[in-house]
Amino acid sequence: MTATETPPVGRRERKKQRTREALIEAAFTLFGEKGFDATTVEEIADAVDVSSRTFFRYFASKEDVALTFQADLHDAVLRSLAERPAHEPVMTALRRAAVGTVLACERGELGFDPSRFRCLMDLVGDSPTVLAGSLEHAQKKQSDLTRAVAARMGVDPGEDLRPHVVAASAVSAFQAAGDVIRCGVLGFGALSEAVDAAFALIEEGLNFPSASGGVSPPR
Amino acid sequence: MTATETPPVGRRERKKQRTREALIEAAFTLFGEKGFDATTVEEIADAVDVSSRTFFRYFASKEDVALTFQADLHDAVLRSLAERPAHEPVMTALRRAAVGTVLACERGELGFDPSRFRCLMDLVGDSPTVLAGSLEHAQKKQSDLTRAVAARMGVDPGEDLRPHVVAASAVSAFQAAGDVIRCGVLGFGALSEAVDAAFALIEEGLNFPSASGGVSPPR
DNA sequence: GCCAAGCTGTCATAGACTGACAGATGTCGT
DNA sequence: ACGACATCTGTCAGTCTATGACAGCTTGGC
Repeated sequence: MTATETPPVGRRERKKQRTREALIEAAFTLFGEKGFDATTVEEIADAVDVSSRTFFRYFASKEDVALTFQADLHDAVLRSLAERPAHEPVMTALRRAAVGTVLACERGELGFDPSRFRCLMDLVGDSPTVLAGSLEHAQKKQSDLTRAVAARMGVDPGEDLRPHVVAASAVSAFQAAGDVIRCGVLGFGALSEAVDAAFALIEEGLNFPSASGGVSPPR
Repeated sequence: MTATETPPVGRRERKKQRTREALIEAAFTLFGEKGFDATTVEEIADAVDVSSRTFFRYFASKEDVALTFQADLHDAVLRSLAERPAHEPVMTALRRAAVGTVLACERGELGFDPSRFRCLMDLVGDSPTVLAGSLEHAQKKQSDLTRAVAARMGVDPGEDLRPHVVAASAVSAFQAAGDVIRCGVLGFGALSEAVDAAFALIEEGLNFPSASGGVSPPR
């Protein structure tokens, strides 16, 4: 969260919120300077002038502070999905929700900070620890997504395989897009474009032939 | 790998292999008894009568020992994919390679130990740490898969988004299948069946309508 | 049998994370 | 304003994962 203006009632709540935000800010700054692994929890805590014990009262782990942003992003996608018109096929609705959210993120809308977004992408790309945490978190969120998709399809996720596959594929579209951006290849300038293209491919079905055109069978 | 009968040349090599296998065996036993987190590296090492320092000379981390099996499985899928006839569409080839490998695993063929396979699935389901490691490892292997798929399609993974999406979708089929099995729902008795069904759905394209009134699931 | 190379154990260390306790600070009723 | 209470925080002590350094033992080649 970067700017949610829900004024907490008491001074204590406000202070807590400030401390939390300061810790995130300091963490991202240090991660950007020295990298994730080279940054210690103590350094982050010192930068905000709290004890490292206190850090762990705000975040369950060092990864956790890096993934707050990703958590917000996922929530935004879920919220956006709920607002898509009911006549859209599930995969289309998912694609528009995902692309819209990523676009908003890139443009700094909805209270998202684009520079922090970029920093997160670098962290995920550079640090295996953060990558693992990111995937784990995505996996957890995937079950929420499965339920949302099942509800939209009007089926029971306990009896139908399809919502599971749809949710998993949506997540994999994100992964493939991130993959492509990280490799720096192709003409995709922004993540939103790559996400859109990946979703489109999945929607259409992945019936690609092996060894393009009329290649003579070797053997 | 559980039983690869390639006798290493020297006694030293054989001893190393035995130590490694013993560590895996002890680890899986302890994980099964006490769970992943409650088992310490020292306990595993003690069970084989080596120092914990030695443990880390065989495995990079505690997760690593749990994921050796998964690594073997992934390698087997890649090898199986290479052997699929060239006329099969990529996704079909991938599906048959995946299902065939999982089936072999469930039947205890190819040197795979079914009980260890089950233990791994439980570990992944129960311990977030192992889950994160498993996903991270899968992500790494996904880039290998992307290259293999690109080669099979005869395209450059640096210019074409499709192999990335295909590989990511294949991995997501596995995830969805594991998801479904772990939830214990549906009529899928074994992972291989769920994997097959998930691949089939993706191949056909995920064009499902949203909550249309009175449509019943096919099959 | 000897020597170099490779394994292993021991010691020391850093860093992530947790439980327990005491002191500081905010909140609320009166 | 003042005291009772809840909550937050720092300090301390401790566990566990993981790594570097060094010394001693085992193995393989000669």
